[in-house]
Amino acid sequence: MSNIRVRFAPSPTGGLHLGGVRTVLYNYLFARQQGGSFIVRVEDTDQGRFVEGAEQYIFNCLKWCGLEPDESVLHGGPFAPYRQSERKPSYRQYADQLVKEGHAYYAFDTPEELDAMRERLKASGSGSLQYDHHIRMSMRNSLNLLPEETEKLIKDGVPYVIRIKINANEFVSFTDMIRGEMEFDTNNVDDKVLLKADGMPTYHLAVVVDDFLMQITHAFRGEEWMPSAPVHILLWKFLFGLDAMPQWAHLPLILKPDGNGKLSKRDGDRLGFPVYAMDWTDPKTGDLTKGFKELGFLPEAFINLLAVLGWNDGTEQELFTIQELTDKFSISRVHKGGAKFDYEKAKWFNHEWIKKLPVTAYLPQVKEIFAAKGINIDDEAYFITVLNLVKERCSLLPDFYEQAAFFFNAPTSYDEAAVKPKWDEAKKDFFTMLIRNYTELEDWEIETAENTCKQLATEKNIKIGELQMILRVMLVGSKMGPGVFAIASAIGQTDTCKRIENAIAVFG
RNA sequence: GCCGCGUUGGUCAAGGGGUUAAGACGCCUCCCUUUCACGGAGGAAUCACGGGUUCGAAUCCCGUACGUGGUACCA
Repeated sequence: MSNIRVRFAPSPTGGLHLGGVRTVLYNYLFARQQGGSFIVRVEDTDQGRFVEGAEQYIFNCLKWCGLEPDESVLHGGPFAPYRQSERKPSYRQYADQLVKEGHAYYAFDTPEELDAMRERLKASGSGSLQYDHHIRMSMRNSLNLLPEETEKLIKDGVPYVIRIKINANEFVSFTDMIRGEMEFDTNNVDDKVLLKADGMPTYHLAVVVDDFLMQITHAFRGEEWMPSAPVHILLWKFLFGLDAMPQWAHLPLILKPDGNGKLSKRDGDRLGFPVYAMDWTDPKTGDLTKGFKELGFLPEAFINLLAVLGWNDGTEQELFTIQELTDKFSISRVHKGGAKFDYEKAKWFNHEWIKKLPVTAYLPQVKEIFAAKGINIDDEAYFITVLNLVKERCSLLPDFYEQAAFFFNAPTSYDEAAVKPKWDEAKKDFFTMLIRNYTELEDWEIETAENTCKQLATEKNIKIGELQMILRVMLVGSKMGPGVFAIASAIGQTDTCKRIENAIAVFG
């Protein structure tokens, strides 16, 4: 194993979003390709946003996707704990070190004071509402207070935060693996809080400290993090040195299909498609949000469609196995621009994977769908032949029920509009005769069923095409499904005859 | 407002100085099948706009527009 180490750092606040899974995927592919390690670190530093069950849910999603971490809360590892709330004691010293070295300071401003400050700035027509070098000398912090005043406030238990001190008139730059050289003017960067009043680190301190402690070599994250990148770079510089810093890659966003903007759960609800990997029930409201898995997506397809949303290998290939992806993936071919999510294409991917995979790969799930509809499968071999017969007309797993239910239940109603115009005494005669002929057959293959029918048609001088359509409706109830004789062969000799008989009775 | 990032067909996208500007999804027409699907054959973009640079620009530069992200003691 190489010493390449990447990490996915979700915050357990709710369902796992498409974009999150894609970030996991890119991390995973990169790690596997480089022979490195894939770590999942839970970023639960905001106690106010903690959601019961969200963490376990995230791991369930990863498992379904087949993107198992090498190290995590669940998988353990040499850098445990992997939950930031449990690492709380380790952050403080770094914040203290920064204060001691003059790169950070104590700030005692209350939320009300901060609001007032922003109001003041807004009123004065200032272009920036940030807590930065412009205004920090007018706030209540250790830069502005006498050392003994600061000490007293701390001793008195007045709540405070530690903020990074960003110097004016400097440039911070780094190379992004996707976007190339990036440069930031520190005049536009604010004095971000590093340690909150409750003693927990903010994301900014925690990522840097943990990425260092966990020896992360490459850090992939969504592009919404780009504006705070200079803070992280500076932290690295102050704390651990730029040489130890991971390489950054800021991934493009996944956008909503209509209009613009970041794709959110709401868009899925509104437009009728899933956004989360798996079903998510909000423990507070009890609201259920449907997931890709439950709607009948195959993990292979889900991974595939996510991989090519913002990346391609430069060829025309669109269908990739996870192995092919790990072989071919390259961060440098990831797009800079966001991509709108297209549910139609997502379904196409699933359709392709349903066709591509052996039906046994998803047979258990389909079986469950049938069971839920009251059809219990006891003959698995038969089920397999049925699934193979209809797989190319199924985009989502539940489609199998619509496409194959008639293999298990004789039709109870018929598309009479299609049959009526063609139904007459001669046809009735024909099918009555057909039952007799079928009953006499010794073997029951597709060919024998077909030849017997055609032979009789020739004898009776009726066009086979018309007959086939009627036979289909007799067996299926409507004009759908695979070849008629394939159906007849599958449902069996006696059942075929019985269904024809029933239909004749209905058609009159 | 300020700062950053982005912009090739409805969507995903290849292409990065000279191409008839690939391919896929979706849509439409046709063939196959007296069903549907699969599979074929075809149809629809001059590359956001405006200036440059150049013999030549979708490709390089500068503006503008639009979009989007950030601007929290959230991640």
